[in-house]
Amino acid sequence: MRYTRYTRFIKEVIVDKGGGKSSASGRSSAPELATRDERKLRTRSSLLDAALTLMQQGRSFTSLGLREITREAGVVPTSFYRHFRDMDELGLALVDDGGATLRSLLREARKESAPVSDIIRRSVTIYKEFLLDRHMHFMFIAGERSGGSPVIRSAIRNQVNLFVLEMSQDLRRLNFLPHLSTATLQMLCGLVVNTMLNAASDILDMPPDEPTLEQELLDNFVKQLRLIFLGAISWKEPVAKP
Amino acid sequence: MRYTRYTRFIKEVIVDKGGGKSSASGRSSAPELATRDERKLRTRSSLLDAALTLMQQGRSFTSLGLREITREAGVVPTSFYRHFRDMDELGLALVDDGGATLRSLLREARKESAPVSDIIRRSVTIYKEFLLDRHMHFMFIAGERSGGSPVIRSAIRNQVNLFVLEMSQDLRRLNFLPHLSTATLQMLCGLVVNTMLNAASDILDMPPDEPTLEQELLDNFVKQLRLIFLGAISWKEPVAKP
DNA sequence: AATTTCAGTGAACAGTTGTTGACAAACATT
DNA sequence: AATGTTTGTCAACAACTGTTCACTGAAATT
Repeated sequence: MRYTRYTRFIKEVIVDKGGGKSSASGRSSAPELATRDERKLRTRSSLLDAALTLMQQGRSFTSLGLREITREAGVVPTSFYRHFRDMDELGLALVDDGGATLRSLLREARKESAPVSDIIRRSVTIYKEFLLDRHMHFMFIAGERSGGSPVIRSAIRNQVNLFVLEMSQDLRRLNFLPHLSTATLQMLCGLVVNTMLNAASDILDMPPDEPTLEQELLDNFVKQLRLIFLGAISWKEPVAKP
Repeated sequence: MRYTRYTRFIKEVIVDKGGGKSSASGRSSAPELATRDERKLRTRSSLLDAALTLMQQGRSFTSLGLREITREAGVVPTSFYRHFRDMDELGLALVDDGGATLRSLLREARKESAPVSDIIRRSVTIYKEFLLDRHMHFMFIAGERSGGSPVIRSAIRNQVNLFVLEMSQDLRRLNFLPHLSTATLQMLCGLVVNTMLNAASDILDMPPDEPTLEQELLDNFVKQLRLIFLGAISWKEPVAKP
């Protein structure tokens, strides 16, 4: 048992064993999965993808069944247990992926080195692209944020809080709104993130190919953010009683 | 068939038939359900209550089953169909109830004839009382708002939009923030309502009897609203190009 | 008083669910 | 080359699901 863990660690360190075990079929046409761990990871992520795909079809995660997922993933139900103890554990994996997506959004936003004019509109554009690109993760996060099982709900809440914290630290580092206290800055970021996620729900629920409706939603989103930041600018910290 | 509908209508007009059909048991101890329609309504609402009760125990509506609900309500599964075609229809009934709750919240808020000082804090207090009083409706609305089945999701969206509209009309009538255009006022109300519902999720998810945490959440909620209204005050409508 | 209407019951159905244990074959380790 | 490890499969299970049909008894109508 301990040996196994050790060898897995080795696997992760040695990147390429130099494979090429002579197989009959050609290398390029049939992709020939190399190591065992790789294959395990592959079916694992096909399970995760199956869950997301089903949710994309309108189902909510909480209503998904184990068998349903394995069916969609193209494996036999019992295979599920080789990867997750139960549905909750799969859900938590999805939460982690969603958190990673959020974090990468933040990384992308950091590149945008602040030319202060119309920064909101441009951030929203970035956000929308992200939204459409990883719409399934956002649907999951925004959808189960206050709907799903308690375990998953609180896991999502943690990830979102982390995101809020990181965002507020970013703003501080950029010396954005320097007159705000740390607590107020975090409150602001919480408000912004909630608004973001609500907008995500709205945008992702849209019937496809309705450009005017989409534009309306986006404009509304931008207006809301403008109003929030306008409030942040004229915010006065209450003075502590002497 | 038409007769039936007619007699039902009569039932609703004639308030008291003068009942007192001589029954063995006393009037006060055993409540003796009077008319048939009343009894039907009673089990109907016991089905609705059963759904809400189960959700209170951490389940999400989408994951509830028909049998589960009838079991909780204390009737046999087949009785369900006397009241609802399927779970979606029951869900829609819950949405209606939730909408009524929202509307009554608005009615309550109207009584508070604006002494502008600290109006936000007092509104939040009203809101919190409402939240705790009808916590199950709010859990349902806030939870399934972007989680549940598409039918229910869009029904909730309608109710919430209606609420937003009504709220914006109220503000206009009170001559509150008269420099805002109607569209902006609605945008503002949408933002406020989203913030309200997010706060509802947070507050209702709290572990019970943690007064300091509760106070933190409420303070944060108040701060967010303050910031929003601060933004609304200093909002300048863009001038249309001449 | 006779008749109709109907909310709630009971038994039964076909289908699906989560979970178990034994097994095969590809892989990894010795 | 021999041995152990492990991913995925198969068959089977008890439990539960939504839905059907015929039925009962009391309330409502005639």
